[in-house]
Amino acid sequence: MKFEPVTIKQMARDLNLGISTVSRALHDSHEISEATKKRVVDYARKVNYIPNPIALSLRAKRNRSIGIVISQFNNPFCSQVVNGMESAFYKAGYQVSIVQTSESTEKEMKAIQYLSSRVDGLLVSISSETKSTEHLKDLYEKGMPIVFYDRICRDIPTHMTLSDNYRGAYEATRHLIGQGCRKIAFVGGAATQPIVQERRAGYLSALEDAGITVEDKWIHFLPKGGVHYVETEVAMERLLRLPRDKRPDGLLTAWDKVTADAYKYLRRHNIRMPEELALIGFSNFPLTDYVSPSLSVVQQQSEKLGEVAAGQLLALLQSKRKPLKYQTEVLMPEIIIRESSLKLKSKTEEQRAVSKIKGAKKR
Amino acid sequence: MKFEPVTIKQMARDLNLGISTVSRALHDSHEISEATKKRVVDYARKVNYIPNPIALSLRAKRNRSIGIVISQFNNPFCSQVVNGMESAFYKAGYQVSIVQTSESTEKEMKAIQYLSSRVDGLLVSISSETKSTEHLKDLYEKGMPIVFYDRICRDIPTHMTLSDNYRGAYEATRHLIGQGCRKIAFVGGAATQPIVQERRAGYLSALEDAGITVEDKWIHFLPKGGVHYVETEVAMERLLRLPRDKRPDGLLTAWDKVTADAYKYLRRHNIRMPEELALIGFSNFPLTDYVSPSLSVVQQQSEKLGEVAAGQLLALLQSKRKPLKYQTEVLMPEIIIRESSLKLKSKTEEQRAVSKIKGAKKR
DNA sequence: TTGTAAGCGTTATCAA
DNA sequence: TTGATAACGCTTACAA
Repeated sequence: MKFEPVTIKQMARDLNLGISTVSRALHDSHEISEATKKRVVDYARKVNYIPNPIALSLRAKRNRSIGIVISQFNNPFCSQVVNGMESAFYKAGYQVSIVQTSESTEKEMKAIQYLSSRVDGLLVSISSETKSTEHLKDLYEKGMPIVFYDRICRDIPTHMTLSDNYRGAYEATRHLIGQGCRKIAFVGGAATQPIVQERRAGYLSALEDAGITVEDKWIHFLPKGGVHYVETEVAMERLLRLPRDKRPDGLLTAWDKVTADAYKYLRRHNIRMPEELALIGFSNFPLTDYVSPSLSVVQQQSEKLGEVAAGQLLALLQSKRKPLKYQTEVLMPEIIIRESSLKLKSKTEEQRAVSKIKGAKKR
Repeated sequence: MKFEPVTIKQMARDLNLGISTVSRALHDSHEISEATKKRVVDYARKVNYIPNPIALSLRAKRNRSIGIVISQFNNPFCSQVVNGMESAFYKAGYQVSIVQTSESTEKEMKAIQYLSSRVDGLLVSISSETKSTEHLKDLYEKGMPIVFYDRICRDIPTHMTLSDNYRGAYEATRHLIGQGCRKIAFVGGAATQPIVQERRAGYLSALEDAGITVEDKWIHFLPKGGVHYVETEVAMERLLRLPRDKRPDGLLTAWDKVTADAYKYLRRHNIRMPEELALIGFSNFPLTDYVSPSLSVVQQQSEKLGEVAAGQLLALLQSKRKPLKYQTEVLMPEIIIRESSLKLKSKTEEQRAVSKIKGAKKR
């Protein structure tokens, strides 16, 4: 089965007109008589003529569309981001074409190659597996407007929008400390991910500032980034099997899926939150406020992030040449404290808990 | 800023070769000397030549890519479906380009026009606002392989894959009846949606078969399909303000977002489930098993649905002409009973509850 | 007012 | 073994 659309050439033959006459009539050119115009337009409607966008693109070297490279489609954070982008571009009259990399470098390269020349610009979030960014660098050097969002790429000088992962993790950890936790664990996604590293850095700083010494065994990364439940399960088992004095009383999960899976694990094994383990995690999942115990989260401004990144790309699309200065927009995630990490009721209790730690830095 | 890729023509000039020589060398043609081949290939690699997919498409009238038209990106059911499709097409060597219609007919038409000629086939789920399907019908008649999934279009004879919405709603309603509910309400998405209508039909049949007379006031549709919380809120308020003897004791929600919002409403207003109102709803949201009370759902086989639809489209792409017979694949959703609708502990209790209704049909 | 032809980047046919 | 040329569908400068 193959698509065989009506072309201008075909219509010209049918109507006994020149190709350019038909083209101009369809564009309502003033140099075509009303009679011919009507004849052409009516006929075009009758046969349901659709201009071939491929041919238009080839000629105009302009597509009026942009591409979004997304890691995991099936991830609320990602889809919220895309929603923000979509609405911004829709307003600007651009079509949006989305491709998924599923965290695979190979898919990412294919996707980018696929989109090159098909779109006027690219919004990219690097897949976690990706090491080299030569494919993107080269495209960028040839003038393709690219904006990075969320998982940025420092090698390529361009606009980017991301969350303040460091501070999100820092504040979440501080909150756990404030709740009296002293043995705070960290379960991230893939160790290779810069954003996971930043989150770990925030976590470490918060502990350091509070004068808490970190145990290596409290920190876990997940080889495949936590796509499957079993990865988180293994990490949780390792944490909870530590000897009593090392066993964590607080946990920061640094990846949406990992947060959900850690929560599931704790519920399945009847480990009470926050009494046995206080949990807070990065998450943009819906319904986290209705699970029981309700889940404390570091929630990114996902739609906003999408909108801001979209604005940056639109700016690149409109500017004649590469800008001299690039912006990096950083959005602060929201720390939402709920039952899963709330041990102490009052602020004063909290202050007392923190002040008990010796060697804590003042902020 | 504009993308200016390296072309064959440019390379030909640079290397002092003919255009076709370069093209053939890149395709490893036997009629090109090894020396020239190497020269060309090396140079192409050096300048990072990427063949222009637009030009290839225009020439070959073949894109090795398919388009997915999706209603709401930010909907777990949809993203799960797309995941299923994506992996199927990836295996078959197709690129997948996804566009979102946000339930708007205008966007849908633009999206389809955008994809026409850019892709070799289309997987379409009609947006809820859409009345006329002329734009699709015409495309299909010109030979574009189209497969409908989830929200199908009966006017166009082609393959389709969908859930058994009727039976899903029927069984869910039967379950509520089995739990002793007699005043069972129904909150759907948009009334115009065929799949919502089917769900209502299943709901009605189950009540009828049980000999229960339905009140009109128990049935609500949401003008915008329930995209915003407030729509569900209004419907819930209407239901719960009914006089005591008419006030429902059971509720079937027939749309993922509506289910989540109805649940939120009940929790926010401290209405106990299942005691005051037993809730079961269509939903593919994650975490429904961990909310409290845990949420009973009619869960569609979303990934499977995507895979099956993808298989159908691949079949169309491979066949020479329009097939004489079209398949309609129907997948049974899973009814998952959890706390929000579970009033009776044992099967026998349940049987007793049902047999109390007089005039109930035997099944 | 209408038609012819060139060109966008590519491949395929034909000729050299 | 290589190169010129036509064609894919469209727009546009130029010619009629």
